[in-house]
Amino acid sequence: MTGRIAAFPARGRRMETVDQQHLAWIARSFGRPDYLPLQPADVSLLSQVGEPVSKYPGTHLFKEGEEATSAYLIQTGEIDLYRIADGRRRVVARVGRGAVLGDMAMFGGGTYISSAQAVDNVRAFRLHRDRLIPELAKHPAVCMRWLVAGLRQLEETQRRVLQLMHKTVLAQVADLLVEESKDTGRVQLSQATIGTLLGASRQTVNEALARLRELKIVETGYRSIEVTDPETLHEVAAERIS
Amino acid sequence: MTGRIAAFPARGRRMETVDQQHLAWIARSFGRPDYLPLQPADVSLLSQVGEPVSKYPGTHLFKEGEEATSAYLIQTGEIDLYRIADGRRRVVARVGRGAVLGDMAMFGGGTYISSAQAVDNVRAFRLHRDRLIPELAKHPAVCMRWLVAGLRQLEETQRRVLQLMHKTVLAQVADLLVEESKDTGRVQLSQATIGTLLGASRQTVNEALARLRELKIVETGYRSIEVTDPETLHEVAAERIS
DNA sequence: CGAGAACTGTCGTCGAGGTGACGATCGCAG
DNA sequence: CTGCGATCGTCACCTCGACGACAGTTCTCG
Repeated sequence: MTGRIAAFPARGRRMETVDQQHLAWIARSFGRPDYLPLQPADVSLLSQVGEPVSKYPGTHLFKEGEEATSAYLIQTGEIDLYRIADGRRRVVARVGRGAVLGDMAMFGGGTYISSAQAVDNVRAFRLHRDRLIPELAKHPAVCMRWLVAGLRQLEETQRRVLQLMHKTVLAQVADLLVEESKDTGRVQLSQATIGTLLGASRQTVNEALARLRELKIVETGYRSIEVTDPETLHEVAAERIS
Repeated sequence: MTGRIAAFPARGRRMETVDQQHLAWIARSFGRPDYLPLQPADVSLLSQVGEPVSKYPGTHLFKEGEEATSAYLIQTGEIDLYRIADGRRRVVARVGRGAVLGDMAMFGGGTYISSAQAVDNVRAFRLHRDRLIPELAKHPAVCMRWLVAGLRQLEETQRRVLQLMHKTVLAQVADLLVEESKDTGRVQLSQATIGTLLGASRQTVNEALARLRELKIVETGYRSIEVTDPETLHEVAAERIS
């Protein structure tokens, strides 16, 4: 069910430039893994038009204004997508596994409209414009996957618009905590980072956390927030409690 | 096998259910018309999985929470995409020609996550989920067009996020005026409408317009704003003047 | 283990913008 | 012409959150 190139041994003339594990990653990562599984042939297409890249925290996949020659499919790690406006860094979105970056600029044929910087150790797959586009037309499954990945990001961003317009920072912080603590019950981010993610100041985030602490919903520490009462946190995120 | 277009006369057995003009519209409307032209076969595919619909101002294409059975391609007119939160209407986006609506929900298989209401007289093309999806996989060009349409909307929405986070209402109003007045030099919207589009109150919009009037950049009237100094308006939108 | 960097916690101040209110205008239907 | 609903122009009031400042805490690395 994963992209097993081994299933096509007869066609594997030469050793892949990309190892199997990478291909399996791609198959799992792209858009919604549960939706419309990629066929081995599709995966191998991807392997031919790009190559895996690794990035250390703080390094860039691409920067605003550069010629858009590639798009990236994120396999692991998180990326900040940001732009510089009045000499200031504005985080547009933080994205993770399964997201596709730089595709807008790539299809449009211009330059990247935002910068992409690794937050974690990031593994990604770089897809070259010139090699990709002709192939894409021949592999509808890949194209549909891509489409779904894009639509997800759109949905995410629309939710963000609503939040920004009408929710208080307290609710936004609560919402972020709900999202980020889902698995571990803990969030490992500095308050300043949370601030930039939400477009709020560090101080205000601190204040919101103080409020949540007061309500016995979270406990805060150095670069770490422990969620002790997810139920109530939900309520706060929905602004039914303040 | 209905809806063959004139380019395929030999195979055109019987009269179209969808007239030619509609097909031409589709070809022009979908995503970026200048990019990756649709082939006649692709257009005819679209004609087979959907049908044209017309909507009067104020009527809905679909509503939040309804089962997502179709997506819509807008041919002419403008649509407000909105959601209801705390009993209040929140406009997520206003979209026009070439936009595709309801696709997220359709691919995801759930219910629509927002409502779509016609602002103008709207002509759109309704595409049925069940008939579309199997076909889509066979027509990569259509799929890529769709992809491009989605990415455009994503870009638009990301710009909106930046505006909301860091721009003053004055700059946002200026920006909207720049966009909307491009062709005619005039904007025919009530101040209240501008308010909901920007997520601001009517009063604040009025105040911003008063400021612009004071700067001799616009003249305001009943449901109408005349831009007299587009140059300076640009400057204000970029927050270089306030 | 010690110093500097990064982070947290908390003030006071200030501007932007939401809300409610009210009168003045405009445009349309009768 | 007249009345009514929609729209505009402006007020006073108040809340939210940005910003600067600074002390205290935790990490990290030589």
